[in-house]
Amino acid sequence: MQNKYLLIYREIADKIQAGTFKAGEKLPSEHELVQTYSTSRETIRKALNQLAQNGYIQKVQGKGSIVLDTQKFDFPVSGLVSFKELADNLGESHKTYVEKLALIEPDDFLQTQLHALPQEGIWEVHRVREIENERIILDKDFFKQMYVEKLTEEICRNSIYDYIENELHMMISFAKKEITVGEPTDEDRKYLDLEGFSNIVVVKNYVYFDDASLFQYTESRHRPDRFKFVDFARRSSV
Amino acid sequence: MQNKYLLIYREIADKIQAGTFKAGEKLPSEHELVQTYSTSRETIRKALNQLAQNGYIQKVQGKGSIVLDTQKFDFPVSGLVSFKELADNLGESHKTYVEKLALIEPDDFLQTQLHALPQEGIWEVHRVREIENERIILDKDFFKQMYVEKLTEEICRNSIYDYIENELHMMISFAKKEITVGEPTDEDRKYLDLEGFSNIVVVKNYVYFDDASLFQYTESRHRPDRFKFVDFARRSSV
DNA sequence: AATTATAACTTGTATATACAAGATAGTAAA
DNA sequence: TTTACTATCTTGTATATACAAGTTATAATT
Repeated sequence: MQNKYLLIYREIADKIQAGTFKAGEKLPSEHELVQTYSTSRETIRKALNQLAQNGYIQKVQGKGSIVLDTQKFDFPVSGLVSFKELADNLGESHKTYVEKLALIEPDDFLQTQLHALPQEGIWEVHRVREIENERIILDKDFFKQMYVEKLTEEICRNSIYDYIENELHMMISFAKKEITVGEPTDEDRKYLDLEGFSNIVVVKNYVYFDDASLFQYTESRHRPDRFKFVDFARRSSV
Repeated sequence: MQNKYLLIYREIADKIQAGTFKAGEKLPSEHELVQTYSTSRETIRKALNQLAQNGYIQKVQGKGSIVLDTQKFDFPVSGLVSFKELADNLGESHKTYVEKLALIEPDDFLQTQLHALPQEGIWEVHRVREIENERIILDKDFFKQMYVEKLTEEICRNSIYDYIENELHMMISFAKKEITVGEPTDEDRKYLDLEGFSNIVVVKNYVYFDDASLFQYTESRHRPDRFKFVDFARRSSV
């Protein structure tokens, strides 16, 4: 209940998704919004810039803010969303199987990926994601133990992000994502229902904390037919 | 470009990429930057927010702005970049073959995708992208004629974006992107060096102008082994 | 009727001030 | 020594003002 501009952002975003503000129409002008929310123009502008950033509106100088068609965002994978948040959002039935949970010492590959020392403790978690009775995603997560002391199977079966943010009170902030297509490994064939697919989509994730320290490396391996990635991109202004 | 905050953004971004500001170190404080550029704090903050948005720095309240490791961005596909810009950037040898250039009337699929009328003129362009002597990308572009009156093979062989922005002076603003994996069509097999690959990466692009009008629909079909997508994502703040 | 000028909107940029809140180092008290 | 406080850094939020610049409709002129 403190951030004025985030509250306004949320309220307008909700109204757009609810259809109160329809795609193609214009939002009230900044001046009008200033009066509606009895705040300053800069605060309104902060909220509107967030909306533009996230693809809700398009601002046009001299004209106004045009509401974009957000209905097409059928699969909001863009950004940083955990599997649980995503599956909950889609309302699909899903299950998670924890296939591995171990405290290991990193090999060369992990040492470079995680900026870790040879003797440092690393949590390795393998999880299979089942959607509508098909095992279609294999998530291989590596966490530095210095950030997450203790991990249980119970935590892994739910959301590790949830645990970190709500129990450990650390803020996950940003990630670098890399999508490629490769050949399935024996591990993929063992854990996933590949059904003859000869390719696998590999999403590598480097997750950072609020203070820019690298915290997690994840490899998410998807059966190609069930993979979809949606992104909203603005052409860089410079 | 007279924009003070964009100039400051560019200058700091350049210094980060040149290594003047190194990854892990902190930028000068906002107060110091105010004095360096003899401007106001809000202007500095606008520049810093752009840097944060584009993955150059991470701001931490009470501490400062930490420079992130941008060297790892080996393939800056994130955002909205044309094939020509990308290939030039990577310094790889590349060629474009225009396989089709026609003014058509849209079928049902295109009418919905482009919000077009049945009798409306649509430019259809098929281009094959060759990198290092391998035909690995098939781009199928559809433009509304009401925006682009005339297209020539010469223009298509170079960059259509270039033509639109520099000749027609229209600003391309944002795009929605969708990445999936599918089976190759006969067309893919005909035009691309598939070398036995049984999957194809399909990138669908919806490109919008500055004024939020939908301008182009593109389907970019990639041979899976040569496909790579890199993204920088911030966890949404709300 | 067609063109031009003007006034009134709109958003964009730049500046200044005030206070809130997180981080940190040094000092004083236990 | 340890703990607690305080002063002083840092960035975050909110406000006000001024002017620039793009858009649009209306009025005035040709």
